[in-house]
Amino acid sequence: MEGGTDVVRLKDIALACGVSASTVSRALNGLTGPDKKNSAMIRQKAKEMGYFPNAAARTLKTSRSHNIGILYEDRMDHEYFSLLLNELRFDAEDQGYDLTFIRRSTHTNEEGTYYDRAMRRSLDGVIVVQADFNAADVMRLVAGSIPTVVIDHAYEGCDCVMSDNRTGMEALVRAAWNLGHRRIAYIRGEDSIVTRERLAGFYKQCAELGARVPGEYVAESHFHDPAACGEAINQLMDLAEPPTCVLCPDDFSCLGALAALEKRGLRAPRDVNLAGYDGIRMGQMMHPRLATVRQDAAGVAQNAIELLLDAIENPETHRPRQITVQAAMLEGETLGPAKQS
Amino acid sequence: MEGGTDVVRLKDIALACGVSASTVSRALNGLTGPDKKNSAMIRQKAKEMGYFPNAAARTLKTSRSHNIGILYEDRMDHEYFSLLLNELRFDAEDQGYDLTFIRRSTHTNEEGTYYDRAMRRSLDGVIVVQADFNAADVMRLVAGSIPTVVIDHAYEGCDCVMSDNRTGMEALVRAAWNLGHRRIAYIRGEDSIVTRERLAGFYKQCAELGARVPGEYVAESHFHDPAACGEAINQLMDLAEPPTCVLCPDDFSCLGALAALEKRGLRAPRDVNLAGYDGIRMGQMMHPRLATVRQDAAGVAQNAIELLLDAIENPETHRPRQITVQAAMLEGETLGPAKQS
DNA sequence: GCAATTCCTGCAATCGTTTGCATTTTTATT
DNA sequence: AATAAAAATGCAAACGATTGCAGGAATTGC
Repeated sequence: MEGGTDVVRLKDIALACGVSASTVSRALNGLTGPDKKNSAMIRQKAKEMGYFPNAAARTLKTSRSHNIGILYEDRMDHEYFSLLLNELRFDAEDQGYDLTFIRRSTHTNEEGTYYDRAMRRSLDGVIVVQADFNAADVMRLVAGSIPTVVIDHAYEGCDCVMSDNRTGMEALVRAAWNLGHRRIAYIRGEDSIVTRERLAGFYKQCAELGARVPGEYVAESHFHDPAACGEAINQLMDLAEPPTCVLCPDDFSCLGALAALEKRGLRAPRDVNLAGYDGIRMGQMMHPRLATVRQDAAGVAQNAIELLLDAIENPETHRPRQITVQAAMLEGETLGPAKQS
Repeated sequence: MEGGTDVVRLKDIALACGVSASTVSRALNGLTGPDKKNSAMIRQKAKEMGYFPNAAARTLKTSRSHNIGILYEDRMDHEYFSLLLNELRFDAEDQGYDLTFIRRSTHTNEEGTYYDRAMRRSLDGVIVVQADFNAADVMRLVAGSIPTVVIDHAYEGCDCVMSDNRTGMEALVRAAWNLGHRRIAYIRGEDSIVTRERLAGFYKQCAELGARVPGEYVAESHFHDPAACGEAINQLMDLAEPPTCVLCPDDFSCLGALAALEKRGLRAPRDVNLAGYDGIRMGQMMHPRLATVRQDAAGVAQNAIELLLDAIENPETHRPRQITVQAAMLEGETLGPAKQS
């Protein structure tokens, strides 16, 4: 019943076809083609016998693994990243590459840096999805000889793909303003390029519209930390002149803000208006529906893979690029017209 | 500045130490030890020179890759699976294994079956996280010579880890009953072992408690499909004797049910009571808080990795096992006391 | 101090491919 | 039909590790 458990090697086909292993190799790889009909015969035979080239041997010889490394340090408990990873995987697989996680650092750094680990596995390229961008380990990787694309961070002279955080944020501010809000606050995530871009967009749009932004209206918090966001919004609401609209670091945190408000008897959008960021599905299903900016995970992933494959396959002509992917604002019930005050 | 971009090979160390490559190999792998101080010297030198063994060469020779394959056919847009993957990854990495996704099937099946792909990459083992368990491709993989652990499905004679869906479901039914509910309905997901287990738990517990279950009280829907779940609950509520408590396929779907109810002016738990399944964080943050069963993703992952590693490292003594991991019911506001009717 | 034993080490083959070079076969040219 | 050119093939050497086997050094026992 079992279809022969032993693996078929190149030389098995060679034997079966009465030619040498090199001929089989050439026929299969179709470079300097052996004679058409012979080549077809060999291919046919290989298929029949269920031959698949041994990846390790091929990698050893060619130093190409058709394997892309993913650097992702944290646990991935976040819908945006989860989507991103999916898209990366599907896109990479469509192009004939597999995805392997780069083992994260351990206390005893016996295994060397990320770069060492990537080299050891002969990874053709690496996508840095989430990491401590200032760590020496990560910078070594980016500086190394393996093609690398970084997502949502910008290194000088390195391929990067970012979601357009600046204009996303501007859209939120504009939407709030158009709904009559004049006291708009922003709870920012921890420092990062993403946060800075959003902050820049926030200030810029406020300035253009002439919205006054007291220092206390920009609060510090963390990404994906509902409790912290809840605290932050509490402080905002305790101000002498509390904001009428609060922009949260992300959708998930925004739920923490909602919960905190509820605890003090406040509701959105009745008492205060809210917006998140990311566009997670849950936010669009709840009531009130979350106003937010949907990040285009598929677009980011697609660009990242495109860049990386170009860097891998055309190392001569490839020039590092920094690509920005548009995000779209989603209106929602949490952000409604400002009440007259 | 760059620390020498060329890779260090075994023979470079051999050269630097004035010994042969085989001696270096033995010193580093520490099997049949070369003389202590020599060995220490070699190790020291290897570290200095930044040596890391080439995975492809080692794999080719030993046919061990220290790489575990993940079979995951769908997009992973579901918190439970996302958690599971995280945990699998961390556990595997802690044991010195990397995780690689097995490329999914394409229309043109040029690349052979999953089994072929796993063989080609010399994967040491495979974890089937999510797949069409009845597909020939998957069954071939499980039947093949690569150690395999399947999650949330049971194959005869294969290592499996399942969340305890039966008792989880029983707990929900019991909770509802204890709150006074007598008309309990269940919206089931598509057919699978998971669904069957839950269904069995549902019927069993209802029977034990003496709750009557009209045929229409078990509705069909799909996992993670809020719209479908919304439709299903609409039909339930249209019954002459609508249920007072509805158990949904999962938390995410349950939100669809909530939305559908809202559309007809009904609220939980005021008008009808609801419970989900999974224990996603979002469900615990919303209002009303979701009653549900939290699946122990970490526990499932840990058991899966343990089983797999045993199968890999002790192929002689390993015997396939089927492990069930307990799940814990979480009370929530969507499931409250039954009103007098 | 010599033989027997143990321990260390190096040689060389091997894993399954790819690929430069040399050789043979085929095709084209006159 | 003889020769030149082109095409197809095979040989053998890599790629970078591991490992059986055998020779050499060190250790032990008497």
